[in-house]
Amino acid sequence: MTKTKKLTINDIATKANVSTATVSRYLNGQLNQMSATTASKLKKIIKETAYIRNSAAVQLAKQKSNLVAVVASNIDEYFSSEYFKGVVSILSAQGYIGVLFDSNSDEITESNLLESVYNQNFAGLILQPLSTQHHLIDKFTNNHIPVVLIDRDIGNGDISTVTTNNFQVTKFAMESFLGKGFKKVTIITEPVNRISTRVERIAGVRSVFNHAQLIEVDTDHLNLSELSDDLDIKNPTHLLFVLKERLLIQLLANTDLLHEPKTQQRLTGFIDTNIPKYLAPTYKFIQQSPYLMGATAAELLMTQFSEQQPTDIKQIVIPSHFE
Amino acid sequence: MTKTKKLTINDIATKANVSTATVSRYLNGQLNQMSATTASKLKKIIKETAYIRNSAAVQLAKQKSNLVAVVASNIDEYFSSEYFKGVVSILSAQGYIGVLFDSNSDEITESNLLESVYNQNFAGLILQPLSTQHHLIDKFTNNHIPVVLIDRDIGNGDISTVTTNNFQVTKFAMESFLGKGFKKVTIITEPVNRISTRVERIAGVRSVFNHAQLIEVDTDHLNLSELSDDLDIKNPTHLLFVLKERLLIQLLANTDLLHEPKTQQRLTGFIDTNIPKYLAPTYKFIQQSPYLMGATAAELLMTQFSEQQPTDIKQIVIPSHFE
DNA sequence: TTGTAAGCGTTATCAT
DNA sequence: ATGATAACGCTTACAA
Repeated sequence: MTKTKKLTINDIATKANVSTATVSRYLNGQLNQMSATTASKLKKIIKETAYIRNSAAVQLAKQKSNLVAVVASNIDEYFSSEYFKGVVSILSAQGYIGVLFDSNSDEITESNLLESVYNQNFAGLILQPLSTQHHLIDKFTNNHIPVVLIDRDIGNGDISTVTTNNFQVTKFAMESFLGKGFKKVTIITEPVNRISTRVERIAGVRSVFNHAQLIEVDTDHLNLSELSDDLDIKNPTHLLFVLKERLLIQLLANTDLLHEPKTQQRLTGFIDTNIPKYLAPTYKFIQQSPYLMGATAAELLMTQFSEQQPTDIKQIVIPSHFE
Repeated sequence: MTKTKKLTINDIATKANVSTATVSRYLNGQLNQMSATTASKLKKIIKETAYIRNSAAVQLAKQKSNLVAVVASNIDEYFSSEYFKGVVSILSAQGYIGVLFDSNSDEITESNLLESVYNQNFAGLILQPLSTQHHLIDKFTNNHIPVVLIDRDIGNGDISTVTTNNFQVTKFAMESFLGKGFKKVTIITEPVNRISTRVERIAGVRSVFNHAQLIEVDTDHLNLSELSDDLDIKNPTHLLFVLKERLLIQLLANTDLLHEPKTQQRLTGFIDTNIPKYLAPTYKFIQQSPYLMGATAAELLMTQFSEQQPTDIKQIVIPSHFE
């Protein structure tokens, strides 16, 4: 309950009988620029007084912020929180702080959020884009704020991107089902819009089953009975391919669908958690590596911090697995 | 592609032929302290130049940060991301930024995180505590950094807290099952330790079924067959009460358990998402209101910001519902 | 190895 | 209604 008045670097300097410059050097790890005795004296005093720097002052003097904005398209998805953890793991090791924002699957919200993020002096931006509008991002890049896109591409070669092999892994899975005798595929997804991940996955399906039909639904208002005609459950050579885990779980929960044929998997898709595995332990699904994707995006961002020239743009693909 | 050199308040002042003081007043909304013409001139110039304040300088001058740390016990839980959204909804309306940290269900991590958060000059802390150690928090309160606990209590009356009615709602649910003829209850949970939510829920069960047995398991390594003796499925008057959604889903996925009796619900617990509802549409579960809890915690924090005296400590309970 | 002092961009007090 | 200017706490040449 010691009443603590805010300590400054000056107080420390006085106590140690050195100048503020020396204290500052110590705080910034320039130990080679001072005697061992000075260093240990400072170490002791700083520990005793529990002094901490005023980070606003540090940032003002150093002319750089240590805040990185991470704008997720929808935090409710486990995918988002998982790649956020990957981002943070890299950032915090370098003294940066990751700040999570949620576009909530809404382009208007995303636009407002980016505007507000821009106004808050962040050092960098990691964005899982909803809109394909380049100009939302231009503001950042024009002002030399590094940007990395994650999960989705917006067809702008000027920006570093971390995605997964949506097309390839889907194609691979489809070939496996083709080999098992499946003749027909129905893709179930939220509205495709121009979301690159969805477009690529659909292309992956159609590269094998070129007449695969597409059903767009709304996760929150899914009505299974309405769909039942399209689902065509009785046909044992008909595969359902679901692009979103929540949707997949709802279908898996329909035990008729899950257990009638018993012998053959007739339902698969992209998953984020192991909940689908609880429901169907023998099934194979497509799993991404969101944590790794986040960590990679953060690393890409860090390299851009250390560069003078805003070059070195990279497009990295983190593979997903069908298993 | 305009090459933008960082604009300062000085540049704006020069362009407008006024002093920096006037610009600063404008930026801070003191419009009554200047002529309408000056104000509109500034408005125009600021818009044209897309000038934004350097927030480090603002914070240094105003002597306050706009960052609030939100330390969740485990981001993987939907509960956490949901209350975080509630927190952010309130904070951002007041110009504060919520920063999410993850203790990852580990007390050591929590302790390190709090230390690091403390060193980063946050304006406030919203904590879902893992440890019941008061001293981790004392550092903050001693330095007049407001703290609000969420979800869990650590038995410290000096700190504002937002929790739910764990005991009451559990008791209510149990009475309902008692009325339906259940004779025996088994509680399935992760290790209780001293986590207040778990303790209270168990007490709620035992206030009705005083001999309810307790099974502590590890979510990640749940082995259903090992448990089967304890689960005692064949007994139609035996209720399973599960404290954690992920665990509940695993049990619900066991279709024998779910569908054998068909007529009567034999499994319930606390849920965070509507996935259990997909799996068992007719079942009743206990649902919390994490978003509201987060928003409430943030409001509590804000009141502490505006106070001089660190009094006005409140313990708020947001009820959960069995339905 | 250490010190001096001029910034960093904004706010807020005191004048006018 | 507006301006001049001293803080705010730290970093970093430049000196010594």
